[in-house]
Amino acid sequence: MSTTPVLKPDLLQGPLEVMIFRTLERRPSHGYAIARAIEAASGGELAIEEGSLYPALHRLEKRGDIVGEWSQTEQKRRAKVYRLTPKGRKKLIEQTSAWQRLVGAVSKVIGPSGGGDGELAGDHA
Amino acid sequence: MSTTPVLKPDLLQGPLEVMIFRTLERRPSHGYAIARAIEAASGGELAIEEGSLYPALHRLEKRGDIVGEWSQTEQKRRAKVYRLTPKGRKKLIEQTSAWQRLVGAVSKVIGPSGGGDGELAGDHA
DNA sequence: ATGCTCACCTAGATTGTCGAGGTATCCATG
DNA sequence: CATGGATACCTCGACAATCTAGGTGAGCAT
Repeated sequence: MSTTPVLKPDLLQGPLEVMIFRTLERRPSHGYAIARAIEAASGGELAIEEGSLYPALHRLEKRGDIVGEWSQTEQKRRAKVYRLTPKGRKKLIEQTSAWQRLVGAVSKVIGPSGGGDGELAGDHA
Repeated sequence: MSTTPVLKPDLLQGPLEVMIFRTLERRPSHGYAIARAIEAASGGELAIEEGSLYPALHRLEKRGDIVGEWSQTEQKRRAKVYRLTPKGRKKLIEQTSAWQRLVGAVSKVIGPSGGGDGELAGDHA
């Protein structure tokens, strides 16, 4: 473990996937609901574009990280409900940690003076 | 409230630029030195690829955020030393805050504790 | 029936990273 | 002197992911 030297998967393969994973971990949902959930959870700071969301969903499904099933909403509209597969659950953990590592690394570079959170131990370099 | 509605610049236009800005704010440097500085500042967690760095530098120079001047290193090798312009300084501030806003928003979505545990009970929307 | 929200989808343009290759200089080593 | 490593720059082509901007259609209220 901890063989991981550097982190550099495109310098980010997008936090969108992590947020989708996390949202689906809480509860299986259809695309539209995922978008609203993320927007709400972020306190209205994030806007999820459908043109990014649906391709991402299809991508993840093709990879086997999530599975979708056609179903119906309470309002009787058809909707494709996605849920996490075991594989996706693993990805959630991996990508969450990758994201946090990235954030930590970037924070070190742009300096502790930013933001006001995250930096716990005084860094010594 | 603040007019700032949502944040959605590609959901990330790359922290690379911010890190370059921040590095140059500390001291004007040439490309190679910037890469090493970022790698060092991140504690060796980030690897800056030249294929990303140089295009980024040219991009930023063309935008007027930085200016480069051919010069010489102590070891007598030619090097193009870049420094921040006033415009770039402004961008540094803007992008730093955008990055931190994004990080904050994503954190809210994936949860404060990140990956590993989850609180399932007790919450009902 | 008109229009709004829900709920899905895609194509095309754009952007940015990465991998891999190339040039050239300085210096230490053999 | 030749070789090779580190410094220092550059560019091209492939690839991935987003956004814009369109489109379909069903349910519900007016």
